[in-house]
Order: sequence, then structure tokens, then C-alpha cells
Amino acid sequence: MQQTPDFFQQVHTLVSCIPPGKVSTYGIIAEKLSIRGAARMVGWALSAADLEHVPAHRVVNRYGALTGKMHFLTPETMRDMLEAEGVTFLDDGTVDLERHLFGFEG
DNA sequence: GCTTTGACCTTTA
DNA sequence: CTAAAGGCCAAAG
Repeated sequence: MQQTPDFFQQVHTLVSCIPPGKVSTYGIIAEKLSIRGAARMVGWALSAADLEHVPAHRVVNRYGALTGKMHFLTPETMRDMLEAEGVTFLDDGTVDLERHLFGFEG
């Protein structure tokens, strides 16, 4: 746990704390950063972050939809990444938050 | 130094 | 109940 004053590093750290096969939401991450309604900056931080240094593919929106899939190499990269991790998807193309929703409990 | 945009969420009408 | 607008904070132009 590093207390980096940089907003990026904070988001990167939390996202990096997400175990494989699990997914988190922007709201939870934002709430963890003491900024409940500022979930936008979380996604913005990930966009500015390097996908190779931060597992941004494990971060989804409140509905489990892959909102940032277009920021990856290809729109299907994010889906492929999560599937490779063992994450299951619903018929709507959203992640099964009921099974893989991670609330940073550990 | 001000304006616009951003991988969203919450609340009010 | 559904729909719409506001808000959050920061970075780039």
C-alpha cells in the first residue's frame, strides 16, 4: 500500500489490487478514493494509464458493461481478457457481477 | 488562466 | 415507475 498523492497511482493501485477472475466498478473504486460521485475521474485515470501496467480490463461500470472496451487494442480485447481470466458474461454482453463483483473486501 | 472533455454515478422531476 | 439533468475532480488545448 503506497500512499501516492497522485490520483493516477491511487486508481492504479486499487485496480491492481483486483484479483484475476474478478471485476470491480468505477463507483466502488471512486468511493474507495473518498470520491463517491466522481467515478468519471476513475475511468479517465485508466484511460491515461497504461493498460499494460494496470489491469483496466477488470474495471467495468455499474451495470457490468464494458464501457472502456474501445480504449483497448480492439473492442473485443477487453471481453477476451476477462474471459481468459475466467470471468463469465451474461447474454446482454455484460459481466456477471453476481459472481465476479469485487468490492475490495480483502 | 479559462474552457472543454472524460472508460460514470446520484438525485430530482 | 421512467426520464433527464447535475455533479464530481482533474488534465489537456
